[in-house]
Amino acid sequence: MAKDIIRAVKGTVDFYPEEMALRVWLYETIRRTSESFGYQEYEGPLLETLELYAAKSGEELVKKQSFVFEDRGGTMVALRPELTPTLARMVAQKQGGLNFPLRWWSYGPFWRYERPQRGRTREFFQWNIDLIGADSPEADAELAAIAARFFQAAGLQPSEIVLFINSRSLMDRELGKIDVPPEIRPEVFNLIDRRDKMKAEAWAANAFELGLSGMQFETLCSLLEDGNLWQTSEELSRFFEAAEALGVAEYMEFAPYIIRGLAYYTGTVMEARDKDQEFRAVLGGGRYDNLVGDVGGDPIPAVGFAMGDKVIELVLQKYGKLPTADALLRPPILVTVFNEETILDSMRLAAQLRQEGLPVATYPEPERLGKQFRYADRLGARAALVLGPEEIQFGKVSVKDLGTGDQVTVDQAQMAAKVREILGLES
RNA sequence: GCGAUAGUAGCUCAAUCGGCAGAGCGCCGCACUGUGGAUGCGGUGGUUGAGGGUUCAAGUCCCUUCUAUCGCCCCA
Repeated sequence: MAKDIIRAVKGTVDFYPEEMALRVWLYETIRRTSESFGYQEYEGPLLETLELYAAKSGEELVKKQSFVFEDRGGTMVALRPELTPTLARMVAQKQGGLNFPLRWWSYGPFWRYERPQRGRTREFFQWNIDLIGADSPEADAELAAIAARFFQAAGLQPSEIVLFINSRSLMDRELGKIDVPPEIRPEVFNLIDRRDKMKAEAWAANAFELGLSGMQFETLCSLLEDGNLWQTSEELSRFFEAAEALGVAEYMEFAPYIIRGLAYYTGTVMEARDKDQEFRAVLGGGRYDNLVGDVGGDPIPAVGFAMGDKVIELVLQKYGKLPTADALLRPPILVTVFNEETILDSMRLAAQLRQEGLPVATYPEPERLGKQFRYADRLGARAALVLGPEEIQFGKVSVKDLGTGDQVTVDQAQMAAKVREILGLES
């Protein structure tokens, strides 16, 4: 590797054309899914004041995992580590002038100052989608259905990805029933969330340190194994009925041990994982009814989720659902340049084809035709045109189908139709 | 922020105990100066991530550092 190339910033990502094609594909799939449910695209600033995040984001996120700096005017700003506080701010700012319920989605870059690992970089893209101003279980189910329909649109089957569903209010009630004091419930939630990551003994020891009795602990364990617990909850019963009606219930599974780390979730929580849980969560979200109030607006119920670009790509790759760059790139057709005398003729011909709506590149200088054809081939071009002295003399042009190798010489008036035929387009 | 493993040509990798840095693919050229892919032949390929140390001798051993990967932490 060349030694004198200045390195990219750690954890950032280069999008070469192949990767960019994939990013655009992901964006398009997200956009189509979001719009099919009637959601509108929006975007916030990439920089926010640190104060905004101090309002509600986790301590760890703001203090340790954000790119923070002082601007020239002395304001502490952060490269946004998440979008939800921005969304809450935007809603609070225009609260009186918005048409609730809002259905908004966004896809853009975020930054977290973390240790890069598989499925995690410091700069990444994230899909955020939220329904603001409704607090029904049916609204929650709509968000879950959007996630499921996205998986479907990306080609993932229910046998390959699962959307786990739980309710913090249900779990809160259950903890109340066994007299777990409200003060320690956030810590118990945190413990539940970490169950899969810890050894059983260590997990139990942790539970007793929090002050759970032996009986409370046992009840908690059986709760977490109870796949039918949702039936005792009216909201979750309605949620799953709605999911059924939305036609995507097969992607969902009740999971009492899913809590999500984020402190601001208040009701339903959801988390998608690949079926054998090889990777970290693909997406996470839930109901957060206090957030807009926390940034100074009137309290308003909301539900939403966020999905990063890295883990979904790993999952799609694992199941062979990631489109290849070949399938996504849209190469131009190539007009070759025969020699110095004819280069302007080639450029005029290319201009004419562009007027016809075709994507066209000319070779930028005279060069052996073999080299120009090889270039076209490597571009993935489907057709190449040759305009040599013989063609020019008779007002013709040679059109070669690079897939079949067939070449015909036609009047220039017919060339666009011929190219369309090769590309398989309607004339 | 903590612990561990790795880094050799554009890519994938090899190099015995510390003893001449190699192969395949790719790339370039020629066969084939009005035509890509296939084939054959020839060629280009490196400060062994970087810096320092030990040694007659370092890709190999030691230290530092960077990057990637795995785990911890965290996951909005």
